[in-house]
Amino acid sequence: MIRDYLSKCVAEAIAKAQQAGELPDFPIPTITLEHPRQPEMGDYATSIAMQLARIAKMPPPKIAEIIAKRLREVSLVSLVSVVSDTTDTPDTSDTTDTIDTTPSAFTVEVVSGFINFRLTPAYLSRQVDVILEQGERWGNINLGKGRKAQVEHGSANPTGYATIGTGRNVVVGDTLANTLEAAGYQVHREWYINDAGSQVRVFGASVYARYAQALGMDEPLPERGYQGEDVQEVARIIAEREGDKYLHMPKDEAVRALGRLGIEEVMTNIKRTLARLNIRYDNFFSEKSLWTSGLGYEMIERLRAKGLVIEHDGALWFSEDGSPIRSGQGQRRTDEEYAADKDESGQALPVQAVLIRSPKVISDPEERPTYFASDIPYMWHKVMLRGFNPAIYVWGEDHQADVPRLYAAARAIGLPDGAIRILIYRFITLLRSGQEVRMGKRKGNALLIDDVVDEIGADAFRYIMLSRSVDTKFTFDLDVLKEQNEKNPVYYVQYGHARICSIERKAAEEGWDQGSGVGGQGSEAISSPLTPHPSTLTSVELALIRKLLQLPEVVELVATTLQPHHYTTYAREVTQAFSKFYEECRIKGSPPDVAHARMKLARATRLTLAKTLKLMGMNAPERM
RNA sequence: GCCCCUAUAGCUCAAUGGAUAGAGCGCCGGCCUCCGGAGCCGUAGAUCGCAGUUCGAAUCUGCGUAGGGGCACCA
Repeated sequence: MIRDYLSKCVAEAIAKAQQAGELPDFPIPTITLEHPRQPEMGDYATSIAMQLARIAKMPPPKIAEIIAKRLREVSLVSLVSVVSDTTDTPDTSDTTDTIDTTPSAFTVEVVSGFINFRLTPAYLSRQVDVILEQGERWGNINLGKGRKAQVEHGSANPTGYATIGTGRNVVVGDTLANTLEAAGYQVHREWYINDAGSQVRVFGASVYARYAQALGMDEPLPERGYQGEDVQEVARIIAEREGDKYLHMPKDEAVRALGRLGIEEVMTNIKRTLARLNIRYDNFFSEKSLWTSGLGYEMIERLRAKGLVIEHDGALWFSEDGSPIRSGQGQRRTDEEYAADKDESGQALPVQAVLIRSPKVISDPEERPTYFASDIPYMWHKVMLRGFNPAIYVWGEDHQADVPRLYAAARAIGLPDGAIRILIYRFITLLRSGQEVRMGKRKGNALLIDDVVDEIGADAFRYIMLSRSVDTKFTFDLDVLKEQNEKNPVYYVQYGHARICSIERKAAEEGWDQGSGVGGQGSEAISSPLTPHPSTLTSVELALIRKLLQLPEVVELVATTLQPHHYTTYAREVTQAFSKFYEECRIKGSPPDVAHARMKLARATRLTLAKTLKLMGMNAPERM
């Protein structure tokens, strides 16, 4: 990336200036480059001179001048390795600040303490060919250097079909997985099946009741059972397939067996739903297996050996610093009771211990102790046994309280720092007819992903789920979305892609672009240079190229911040830049060399849009 | 009581501590003899409040205000 290259150049320039005694000795900080808001300030800028003013005891403009001067030597030496050969004359202006960095990829300018870099038209025009050469690899970076990363997402309780609540989880998780792949990681996608615990037992009993009902028996749904139609459907499917054999065995055994079968059926349905959203997994990990394999008990012993396990009333607790639990802890309390939770001096007591195992919550030794207890062997399994680093968790905000516990447990069992990374996303609010849709899986009134995808389509669904920062709780109005179907920004981007495809088809049919290979597989196009001299490129064309070149930066941004909404912003910006190009720069009817160059730019745009859409898990249609 | 998240234009949302805070929708006004008008151009319109840190704050800190979530022997 040119940005990283510039950053390195600045660091080298500072080092050289220090060697020459022009700047005092100090450790060189990380040089960050930004895109100035004002295009007249160039393509990249660094405020490093301002940051160094204090430590160097010099005024920022002076520091900037020194760096800029040394930058010339640095870039003269190493630009050749980054930029392919060129004989283009650099774009120089007459200001005394401007430094000619022949062979020039950029010019440097010092403005009130900022060091501004401007990519030259020559460099920009060459990049179109670079994009075309990279093809589908365009946008990929090597942040991961082949390391193994995991994204665990979805992971809803297998007690019903996939609801809209899970929708944001899977779309964000899948997009992050796509991103890490593009960023050079070996990515593993996993769904964690909570197939142990009391909800699963309730689910099994619910399936049993519905199964018996489907076979004409008068079996009531258990107290607090799952009332949804999905459970009825699952029970019906099982009854049709398996007959009534589960009515002829002890009920306990039947409930257990039907629970297992029910989970299988539910997961089959969920997988089908996810396939509609273009989401696949490498593995579905069973929570229960952590306990049947014995790993869970090993972990508890590991913690116990460190003195971090406390026994109290026959239950086991994890306490990060070994401090004892207090009376009342582990019970649901009111606001007032929390407020009253103070020590002798009136200081509020932190909640320190987390329940691992209790005879009250579980009587069956084959089942897992508590939800939190499973998390400990699970992260060990991810990081230490399977070597994922980072292991990323995509969790809804209802799990936020577990975040510090999980990190504490990770430290306690000795996972490397930063090996697990937890992303918390906010829940969305749904409106239908102006009313908030309240959702509960157990009550069966949850809106299913399938229903919404039926209404608005998979691409729009993914786009909406990705369009906001995961920290933002947003409102998803189904009626508006349906009404404004064609105004959804997703169609703007896809339309842009389809329009470029159309141009390419037409160009091939009508022969506007002789010899460029447009419409064919185009290997000649790659080898043929962008004929017009860079100075003939219009500002609109240059702006489009600049925007295209940001794709690797956006991939890096998403990979490091785990915030996939940046893609939607970027996709719109690229489309917008292309639309302006399309309005102002005619291809058909232009002189052959200009038409040729513009066709290449259009195709580079298509590659960029297609890649961005692919990263978002969306289709890039050739026709709409 | 404590913890986490949020507060930006009429609405929904952007903005790696930088220079003049951007889009979409909505409003108002323009643009096709021409490669796809699901488009383009233009007008109007905003950082919740008060302090602080910094050369520089929507962004960081503190105190408020408002909303959401959590602090279960539920998952």
